[in-house]
Amino acid sequence: MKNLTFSTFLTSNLSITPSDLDPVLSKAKSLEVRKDAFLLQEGEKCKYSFYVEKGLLRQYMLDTKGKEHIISFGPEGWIISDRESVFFNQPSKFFIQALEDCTIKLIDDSLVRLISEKVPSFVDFNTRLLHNHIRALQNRIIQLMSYTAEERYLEFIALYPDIMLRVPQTMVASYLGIAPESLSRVRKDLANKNFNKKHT
Amino acid sequence: MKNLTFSTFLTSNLSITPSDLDPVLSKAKSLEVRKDAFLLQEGEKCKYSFYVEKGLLRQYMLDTKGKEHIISFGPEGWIISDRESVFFNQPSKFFIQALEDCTIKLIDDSLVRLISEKVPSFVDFNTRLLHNHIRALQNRIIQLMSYTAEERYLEFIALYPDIMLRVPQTMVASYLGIAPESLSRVRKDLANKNFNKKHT
DNA sequence: CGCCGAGTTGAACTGAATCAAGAAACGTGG
DNA sequence: CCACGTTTCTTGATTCAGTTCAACTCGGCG
Repeated sequence: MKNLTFSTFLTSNLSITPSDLDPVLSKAKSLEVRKDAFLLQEGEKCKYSFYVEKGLLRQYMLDTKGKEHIISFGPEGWIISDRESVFFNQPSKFFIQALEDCTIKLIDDSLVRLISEKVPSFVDFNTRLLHNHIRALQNRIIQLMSYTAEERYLEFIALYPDIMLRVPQTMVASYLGIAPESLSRVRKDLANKNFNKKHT
Repeated sequence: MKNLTFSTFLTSNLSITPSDLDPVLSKAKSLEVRKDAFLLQEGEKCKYSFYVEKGLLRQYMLDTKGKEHIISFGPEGWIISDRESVFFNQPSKFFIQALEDCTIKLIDDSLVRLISEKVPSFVDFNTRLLHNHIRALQNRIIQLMSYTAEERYLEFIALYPDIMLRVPQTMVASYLGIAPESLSRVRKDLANKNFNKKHT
């Protein structure tokens, strides 16, 4: 299983060497959590952004009927957070849960300030991360509004190539906004299409 | 019709007086556009955020079948932008169009820098705007994933109380992600429910 | 007056949800 | 290493929310 340390993540995006950065990062809080553990629950205030070094997170919400809707997955190298809750210091609508044993770096304002002192360009990098987040949300909206279940599934595989292999299909269905049975049928149809393509 | 100047917008959110701010804002580019004019078209790079002083904008995209999907409306006091396109300097997937005659302030990096020099807290305010945007996108996703057409319509009225009165119903339907006929039926059902409530 | 776009209504259709049952895969303990 | 129970996945039948297509109404406006 991959392991993308926070240090590698930063040094490959900023012009700083690991040896310069690591003294600062040693002060960053880390977390080892087991599968199924919660990093955030509905109603709590989200205090951190979670950088996933190892493992896999999911962020999801419950609707009024108690149904789960997965907002995003966070495999290695991704940051998961409820930025709304962090920034406005409000109770979160989301759960963030480990789907595998995870190693997580906790990012908060004090860490951001610490890194920024050492590497001024981190301020800009942080803004870039924020815009990446906006881009991801915007794409999600476009897909929900204008794609069929099958198209969304294909986009999903492109975005998260390995997640189908790491989580139960039910969860992918929940991300796509369709019933598990529907995802099963979508996959069956795609398999048939491919078979026909190869044998005509 | 309302008229929320950019100056008022800033002075009521930052601790600065209009007389201190206005010399700086006089350098901000303004735009008067007529109904139906485009401020951005698909494929163009979005160079500005658009602050609506007067009038009404819509941001929408076309899907592969040529169908319009309205991402957001921008009435007085709102900012409309494709931040993805601006920040990453990429061609936009969206159109931004005036639905009424509009007065628009153009916000770009140079203006942000200019204001920030005069009012340092504008940097933070700008970050707040970014997080407001994230919040709006997140709510949109939640609604698309877990709300019925009727629930989305009710949320829409709460968010944009007067827009139903200012645009053709077709556009509201497009924002909600439903067919115009469906919105008509949703409204009919709601009217019936209210009638029954009042007369039992 | 007559036209035209917007909205409504009805009827048939469709993609996906739901409900139900069975098959396959999985891990845990004996 | 197998047996068992649990979870996950598949498949079929039915239902349902919302779409599509078509006809009709209404209000404004040249």
